[in-house]
Amino acid sequence: MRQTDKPEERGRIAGSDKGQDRIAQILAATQTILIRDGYARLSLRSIAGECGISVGNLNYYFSRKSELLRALIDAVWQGYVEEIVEIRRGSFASPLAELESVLRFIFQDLRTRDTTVFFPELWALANHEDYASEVMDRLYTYERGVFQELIEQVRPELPADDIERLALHLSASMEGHTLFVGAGKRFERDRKVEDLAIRTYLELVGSYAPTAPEN
Amino acid sequence: MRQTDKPEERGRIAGSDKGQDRIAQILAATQTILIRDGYARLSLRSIAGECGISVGNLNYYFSRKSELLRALIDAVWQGYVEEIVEIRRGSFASPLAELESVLRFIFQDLRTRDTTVFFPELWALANHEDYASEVMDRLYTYERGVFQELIEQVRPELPADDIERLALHLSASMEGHTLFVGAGKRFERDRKVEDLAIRTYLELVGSYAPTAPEN
DNA sequence: TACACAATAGGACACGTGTCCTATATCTCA
DNA sequence: TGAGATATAGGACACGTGTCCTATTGTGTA
Repeated sequence: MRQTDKPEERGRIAGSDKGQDRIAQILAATQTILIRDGYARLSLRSIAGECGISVGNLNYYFSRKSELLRALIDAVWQGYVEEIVEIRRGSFASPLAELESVLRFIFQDLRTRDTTVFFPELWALANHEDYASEVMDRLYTYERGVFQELIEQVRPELPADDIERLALHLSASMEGHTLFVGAGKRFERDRKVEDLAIRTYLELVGSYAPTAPEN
Repeated sequence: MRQTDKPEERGRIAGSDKGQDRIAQILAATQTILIRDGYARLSLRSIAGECGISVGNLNYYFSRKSELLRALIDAVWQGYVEEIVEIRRGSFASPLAELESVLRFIFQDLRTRDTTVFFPELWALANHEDYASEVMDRLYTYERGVFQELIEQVRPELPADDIERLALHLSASMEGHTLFVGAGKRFERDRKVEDLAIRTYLELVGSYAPTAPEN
């Protein structure tokens, strides 16, 4: 809790090879504890314990806890983006089919324990920590970008405004399901919720009419 | 941090009048700090300070921090339910109109700073604290109950299963929007997202077909 | 006016926290 | 092999935490 006058945030010195492995191990351990015990119980000592190293050594790699947290969030965000890129590398019958695949991947992802627990933690953090807020922004901006691209292929005639709003709605709506169908949640087993949601999204994208309430 | 062998949770003795006011004041202060500074910075000392009382006095009303948190969550949940009941006391042209009113209220509510910040905090807490999880369950079960009731009035022919799933989808989808249109969020000012969402929900309720993908 | 009880303050206690410092051990490469 | 960089352990430090205890003040009633 010691307050330093200059929180210089001197980044970890990533001495190659062994050092890189340690860093990866530390990040993994941090994520494990965060998911298992929650942010309140995430301490440098618990992380060091999980890794089987000393607090001093941990401090060698991350001189600030905030730095470690930052690195973790970055790593998670990168992994997420890479997975979506991977999905989209496949071939699809139509843009709508590709959209469905991405949506199904996200649904499947938010069912995993990691995502179910980690993301709400991130959402809460984002309300009080600037860095978490920035990463969240970047993450969902990217996700919306993917949606926008695909929606535009399905409905090239739609104004950009409407496409953006549709993408935002899909993103927001999907994320909300984390709280109900995520790992350990009440509706975890009910796969029909997913079907209902995705069918609704696809129909919305296919039939959305900009201004008039009826089409 | 002292670990007691018997965390007896001896409830606060609500000596009437003055005591009740204090309790209300303490809960309000707790909520203020939770929303302003986040759960990580929510300490008994900060709460006592916000109230202008001593830690000893705070301890007189809530002998455990968990007890205080529990009381706060209960109070918030009660307030939320009362507001929905209040909304529904009005008169409506149709069940669909009533549903729209409830949906609009929830959207308006999740735009307030209190809800925008408090709920993600609750979601994160629910993954690690049993009591938060229970209250969340009760809260959303109630919300879904309202939705189910209204959906059934609109579509009496639908099987109960489908009605439940529709209600769940509405609930989940709405909550997700908190992260994007809530107070201080990027799309706070874009009211058209709300219109798009609610229009989609109402059309879904009006035209949902149980099994066949096309109707 | 006394008396019981509610309300309050203040401090002690044991412990957990992030950060820092210093001394070794281990590795890498000239 | 030896020198210099990297990696590691262990402990000290100052401080924040929840909980508990005791003494004092306020308040309403017999």
